[in-house]
Amino acid sequence: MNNATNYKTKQREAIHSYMQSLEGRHVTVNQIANHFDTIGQKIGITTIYRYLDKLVDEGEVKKYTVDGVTGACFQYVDEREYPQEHFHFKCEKCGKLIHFECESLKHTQLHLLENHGFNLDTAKLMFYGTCNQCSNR
Amino acid sequence: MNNATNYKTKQREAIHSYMQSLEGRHVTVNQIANHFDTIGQKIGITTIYRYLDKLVDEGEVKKYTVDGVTGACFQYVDEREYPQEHFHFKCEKCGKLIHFECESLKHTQLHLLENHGFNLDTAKLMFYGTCNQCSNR
DNA sequence: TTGCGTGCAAAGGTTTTGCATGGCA
DNA sequence: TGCCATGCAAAACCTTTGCACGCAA
Repeated sequence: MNNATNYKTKQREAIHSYMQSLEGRHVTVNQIANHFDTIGQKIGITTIYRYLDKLVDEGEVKKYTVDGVTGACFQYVDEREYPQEHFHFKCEKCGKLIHFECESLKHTQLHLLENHGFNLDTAKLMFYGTCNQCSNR
Repeated sequence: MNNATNYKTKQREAIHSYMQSLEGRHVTVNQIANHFDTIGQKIGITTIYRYLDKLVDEGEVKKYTVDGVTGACFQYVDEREYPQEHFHFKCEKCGKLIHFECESLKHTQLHLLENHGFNLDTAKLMFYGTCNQCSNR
């Protein structure tokens, strides 16, 4: 859907580097803009939106909403660290993104295809809920 | 947080009845307003927002966001009338939203809890992919 | 009659779009 | 030089708020 172009610009490098530096924490577009404002590096909000959308399309960034947070949240996810097919679970309480393997889930995926005719796109699959630690609190 | 008042008005009865009639499907505020517009019954958007918020506070309605849908989604949840959970599948080609029952998926849900410690929030769960009809085209 | 509910209008946010300019390749 | 990227301004939305009026109890 987006162009396949990939120009390297100062803005893109800065945003990309910043997202990586967050180590899994999510941020809103506003927070990103504020960050660069604070360090005296102006990046237009439009640019942030457009580049983030691009990264989401390419699978390098995840986009979702969090209760109580205004605006969409973006989170850098380096899938190269997880070469095997895996699934994502997002804890709604602590915000942590958990990557996990699950054979049972792969069977379910096959089941959906064979019994329901659904060809699943696992890249977009995101489980929401409460993680172990938060449940025990 | 909200007042504990509970006046019975025509608008509230209409919205409540409409939400119930959806049998678990979710709608946006816009869709609700359009529905009542269509049948010639005008209900102010403000009223819809405020009453829905009230129902969410009281636990009778679930509110969440869905990728690709602009605005929040609201879903009536009457556990007595609809004891069985169902899941949502969104076809990325034709855009259709499919509701389906799946015992296998419920086992998977249990598996996630027992083996991974994930307490799944199925209301937010959305499967993306290609539906049967689109696959056969 | 009292006080909550309603809905218009306006405000406050977020996100998108048009377009001229800037900058990478 | 040829495009793509950028960012300002404005538009398009979604959601909330203020306020006067309507209406349930």
